[in-house]
Amino acid sequence: MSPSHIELPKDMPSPESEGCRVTREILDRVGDKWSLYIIATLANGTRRFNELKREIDGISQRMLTLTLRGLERDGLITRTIYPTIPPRVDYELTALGMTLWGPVMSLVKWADANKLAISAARAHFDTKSETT
Amino acid sequence: MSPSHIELPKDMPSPESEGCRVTREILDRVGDKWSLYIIATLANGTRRFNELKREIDGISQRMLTLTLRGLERDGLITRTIYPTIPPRVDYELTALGMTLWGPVMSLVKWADANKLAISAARAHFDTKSETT
DNA sequence: CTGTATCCTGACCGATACTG
DNA sequence: CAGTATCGGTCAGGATACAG
Repeated sequence: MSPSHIELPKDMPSPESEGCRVTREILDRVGDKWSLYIIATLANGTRRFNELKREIDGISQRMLTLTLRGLERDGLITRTIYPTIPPRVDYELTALGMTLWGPVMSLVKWADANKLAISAARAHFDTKSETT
Repeated sequence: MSPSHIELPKDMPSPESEGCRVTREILDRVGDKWSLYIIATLANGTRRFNELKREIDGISQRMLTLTLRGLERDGLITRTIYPTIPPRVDYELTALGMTLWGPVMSLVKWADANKLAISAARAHFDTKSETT
């Protein structure tokens, strides 16, 4: 059962290579602590700053701001300011942001489908290592 | 164009919730600095420790060891020791590890397909912010 | 060859206080 | 309401030296 038939992406030979940088940064974004939760929440519709803060349990104001800025910079969400008093800011997924949700979901589904196998593998590994 | 029809995974309500922990940890693994490169390399076939070190540009011995251990613990790769002199250790993707490659590839392909759009979005964002 | 152990730096990130 | 500024603890991870 050799896996050598699996095709590799042409732009993923080396973490330091220029062609791979953007790909690397995307994965960093998806892999970071909060981006996915923000995207997941916005997938349900437009949210205001404090709505996101309330719905995403445990996120600090600072990290919410920073993560939102990163997502906005990458063109994944839009930030709409209403110059009212008090101010109101709406965050919304862009078309690009919505297309990201598909691939992410396939990964999440994989994780969900295999979490028992992984937990079992970990338990087995940790048991074996009980020779300290 | 409301995205409210997008379906959310049931186990992703909150980063702190118990049911989400494993999913979170999977994403952490995929998102970390080196796991994907190791999986990508092993997708081409079995490799020895130093082969991996050579093929994955920039990885330190320490991080290679640590990442391999993590992947092994999660049941994604196997570690086969040949007690020869000098010692030889082969790393190989498990069946589980190979199934991970599909979802990961869809994410990598998304990143690849959209990297121009993202780079453009960043350039635009950074230009707008030139008011410091 | 395949690791482990130690030190060390910088980044991440939470808490808190302050602003328009 | 929606942020920004600052401080400080924790920790990932690189460099280096050493071991089996």
